[in-house]
Amino acid sequence: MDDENGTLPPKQDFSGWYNDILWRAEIMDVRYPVKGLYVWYPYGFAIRKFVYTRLRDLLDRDHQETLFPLLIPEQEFMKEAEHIRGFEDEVYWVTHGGMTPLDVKLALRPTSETAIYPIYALWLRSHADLPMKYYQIVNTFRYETKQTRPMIRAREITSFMESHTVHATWDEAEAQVEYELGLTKEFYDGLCIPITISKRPDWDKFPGADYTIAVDAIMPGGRTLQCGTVHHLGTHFSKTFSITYEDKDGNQQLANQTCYGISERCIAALLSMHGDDKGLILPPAIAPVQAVIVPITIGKRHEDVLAAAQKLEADLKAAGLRVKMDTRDMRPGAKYYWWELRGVPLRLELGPRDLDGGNVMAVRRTGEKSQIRLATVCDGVTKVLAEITESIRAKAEEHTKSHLCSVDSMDTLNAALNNGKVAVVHWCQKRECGNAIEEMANSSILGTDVRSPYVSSTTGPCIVCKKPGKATLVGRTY
RNA sequence: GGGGUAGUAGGGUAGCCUGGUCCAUCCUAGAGCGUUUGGGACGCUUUGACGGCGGUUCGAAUCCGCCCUACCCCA
Repeated sequence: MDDENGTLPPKQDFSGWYNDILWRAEIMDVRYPVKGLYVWYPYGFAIRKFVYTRLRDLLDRDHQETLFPLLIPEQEFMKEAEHIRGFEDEVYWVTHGGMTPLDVKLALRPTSETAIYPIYALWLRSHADLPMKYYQIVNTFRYETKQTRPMIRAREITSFMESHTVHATWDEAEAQVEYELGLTKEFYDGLCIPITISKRPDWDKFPGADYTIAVDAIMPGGRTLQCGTVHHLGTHFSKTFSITYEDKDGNQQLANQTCYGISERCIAALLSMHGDDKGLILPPAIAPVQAVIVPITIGKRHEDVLAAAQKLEADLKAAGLRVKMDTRDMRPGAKYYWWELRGVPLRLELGPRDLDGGNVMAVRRTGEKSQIRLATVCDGVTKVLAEITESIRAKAEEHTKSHLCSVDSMDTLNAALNNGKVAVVHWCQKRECGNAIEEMANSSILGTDVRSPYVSSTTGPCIVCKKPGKATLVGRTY
């Protein structure tokens, strides 16, 4: 185990670890020759598939999936002034068809409000059509000028789930925001990722929203990663795009809307939250391979062991588990390292000794070794996988809890942030105090109305002006 | 937004300052054959590279310019 075999940088060096693991574990290939665009390897894509299948299943409870075009005509895109200002510097424009300049420039969607809402205006006629709850999972484009990073800050977001709902009243839209926050919480719970939910300050809300509630995960170095947002749009867009309905009394009313997004940042969070110095650690629910079987085929027992391993594989597959038998011509140890790097939660070693004892050696990616009786192996493996999930979850909870702290002065805030923490301070919610906090602590105000089991929503004097303030999350962000 | 540093095989590197001895070094990975296999096997054979475009020069991996890409630091 040395440099000759090519080991990962330690996870303390998170940047190095993240870049390295993406290609070593075959998640993404960063060598595509355009800045900010990346290629999903098949293994990374398989993880993406399992993660997004879960997300689809959650949304399909109450939403319907649709698909809108990638290109947005300039006139539509330019309609909502506040929205444009939020995006104008980072829009890609299609200006030519072949060599012919287009009469109407076409924007590559940075997000799809202006693609979807003109059509919503056509679809919505009466109160009986409400609520409308549709979503799509698409790629979006933003011309990022800052440093790009795979899945975290890309120019093509390949996997953007965006939901757009329409409601009769502001209150119903608010209830939808809460419902979608619930979905988000459930989604991340399924990935064993603890999240904090908070209300973004006004200057950081979605361009054109009444308010924005965001979801952050605390990454290994203590920086936060925004990995979901739910916006109450009020009637901003319905005014612009004439999304109206006829109410029961025959009057035209403006609709209230929400939009809600989760991108492949959820996968960045997944990989970063659970991985360790040896590689990825994937929760069984989304691991493309939940258990790998490594037959130890020595000498004359070769055929016996192989046959038993094949039976083991068939039995586990029949029980609905995603298993793979590794029969490559490599040393067993080399296979162990290979699968550990890729985060496979459980390794089943089957050799002559195990066969004689009627057992299989089960080695968890989280560390523990145990033996499972071959006679009841499906139940045994299922049980162990469930324990692995809980162990992953507990570790992530511990990480998150230990990276949150409360502080009551600018000095202690700085110290906490420098120490890799996300801090809770009291803040009066005034812009100038917010600026002071962000500038003096080189940080971002994540938000107020914090929802986290590890943050209590106290009140107290603003750490800048000492006037009454609310508990506010402050962190350094990606 | 501002500043660094760097791009040589799939990955990592030597060579660059001081142009020629470089059809480019070493490690690793890949392919083939054989012996192996309870935590990264070994031997032999073998494939594969100077980011792109221009310029200087008798001659460019090496010097100059622009572009592209990447990483790090600061706001």
